[in-house]
Amino acid sequence: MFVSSTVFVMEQSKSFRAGPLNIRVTLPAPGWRTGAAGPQRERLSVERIVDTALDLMRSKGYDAVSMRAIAKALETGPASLYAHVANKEHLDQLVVDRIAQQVPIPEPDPDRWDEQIKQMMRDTLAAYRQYPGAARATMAIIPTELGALRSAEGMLALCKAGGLTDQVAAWACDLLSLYVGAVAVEESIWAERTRAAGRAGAEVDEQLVVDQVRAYFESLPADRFPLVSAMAVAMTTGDGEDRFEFALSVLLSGMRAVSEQG
Amino acid sequence: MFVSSTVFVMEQSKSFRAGPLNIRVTLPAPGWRTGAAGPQRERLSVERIVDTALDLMRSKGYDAVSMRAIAKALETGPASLYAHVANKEHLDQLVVDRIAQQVPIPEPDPDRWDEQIKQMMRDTLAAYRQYPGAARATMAIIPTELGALRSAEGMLALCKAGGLTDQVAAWACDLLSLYVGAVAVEESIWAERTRAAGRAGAEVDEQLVVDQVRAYFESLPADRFPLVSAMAVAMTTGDGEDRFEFALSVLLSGMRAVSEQG
DNA sequence: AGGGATTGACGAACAGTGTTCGTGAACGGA
DNA sequence: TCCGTTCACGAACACTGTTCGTCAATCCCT
Repeated sequence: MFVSSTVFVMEQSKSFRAGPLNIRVTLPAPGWRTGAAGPQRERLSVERIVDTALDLMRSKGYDAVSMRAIAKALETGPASLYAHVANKEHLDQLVVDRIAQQVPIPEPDPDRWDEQIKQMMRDTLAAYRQYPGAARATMAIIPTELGALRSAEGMLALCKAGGLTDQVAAWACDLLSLYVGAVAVEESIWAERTRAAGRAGAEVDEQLVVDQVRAYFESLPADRFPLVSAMAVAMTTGDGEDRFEFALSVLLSGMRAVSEQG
Repeated sequence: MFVSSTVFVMEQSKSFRAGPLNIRVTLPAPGWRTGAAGPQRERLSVERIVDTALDLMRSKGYDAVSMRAIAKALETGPASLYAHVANKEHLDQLVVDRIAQQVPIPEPDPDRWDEQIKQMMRDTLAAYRQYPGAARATMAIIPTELGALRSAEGMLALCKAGGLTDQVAAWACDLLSLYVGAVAVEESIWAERTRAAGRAGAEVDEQLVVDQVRAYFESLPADRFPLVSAMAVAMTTGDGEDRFEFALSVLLSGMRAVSEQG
């Protein structure tokens, strides 16, 4: 499935980095060699590169995905990749965009638009979780690629179904995607640590870490940190899911409130 | 000014990495050599290392802060740093914590607690902005160092002044610091790109980029992206400040709402 | 005061990283 | 059939974080 379409091409194929800020858009796939049998080795393409990057990421984590590792998996050298991808940053954006395409876009229902937005957020987080570390590339993206545009369009539709102002809807989409990206990044860093600790030997008991932190908070001197020590339990209660759901409630309540009060 | 205090020491100094997840706490400064005149070259210390890291970061950006660069600025080799700092990740945490110590903690006033929280968030963002890229290390921190604890304590105090539930207050602090960290990271990535573009020649006109993106959104096919193309103006309106203020309003309205409805 | 042990400093090296250059071969169009 | 474009790729460059082994300076103890 080709991502390319002349509609999305702002810059011409000769130069990946036309704009001063390197805002990149997917290139048209190399048009020639449409039919006929392939050569001995299957041709390299953006799709194949992104595919193997995703595979590696899913099985070995973000840090294992280097240009060399991708090239090796494709049985070639790292230099070959640069004919199809501008650089690693560009590849990361393509990877993220491909992931974004996985999340389903619901048909807006004015009666439960907020629940639908929450579900989209949950789905997005779930998609990121499949590829630990990919989210690190999300945060600096202006949605110009297909996947991000699709998400933005879906989110905007839900916001409008909820009767939000245009301005609130637009900024809220920004805020929501920034937040879900941040959560994914945070989780991926912890996952990476657990992975590293696992490689180094000792198993990691998550509950044990939580208990340790709680005990530490409680042990703090009450004269300097009265609240942290007193609220140690509240601060260490709940797993990632609980906190995520809490944040979703806060964000959606807030969006409604701000939209109403203008 | 020493950060160390036996209160904060969970692990003993012999090993930086005791816990399976490498949750590190500042070590007690080397106690020996309390008085007497120094040798020819001033002794290395955690403080001096963090100081030069901050200097480098402020003047040349995060990517310029490598162990080698820090060592060079201190007129020594990279290996010398590892006697005082476990690794780069640890150093990053110390740097972030030092930055966090710069933000002022207000005296809680129940009449304007929400405005006080907003101000703390603004101050935190401003502090991060001084050191582009430092925020990249924030996101995976459990507040166990002095600076982070101080912030958490201040935030909790303001939340309690606003009458929030313990649970809401605790989770909200988490959410708020995650968000402000995410904004700082996002900005730093853009700043890095601008920096890189500047190094490569062409000046970057921010307004021009915005105009370009807006034009691109408007040019999208209305049958596939009706909302994005129609709301192009709303989506590209407002600078970072406007969006940040919007997010603060959303977050605080949401916190109030969630706390009231239980 | 002298000797031994501790400990910070540090040069060199290792295993990686992203990226570029120049060569060589395969292919489509004329 | 030949030309010129286009992709593949080996080698190398300039980095990165980190570790090892050594050296000299310092403190403590006798």
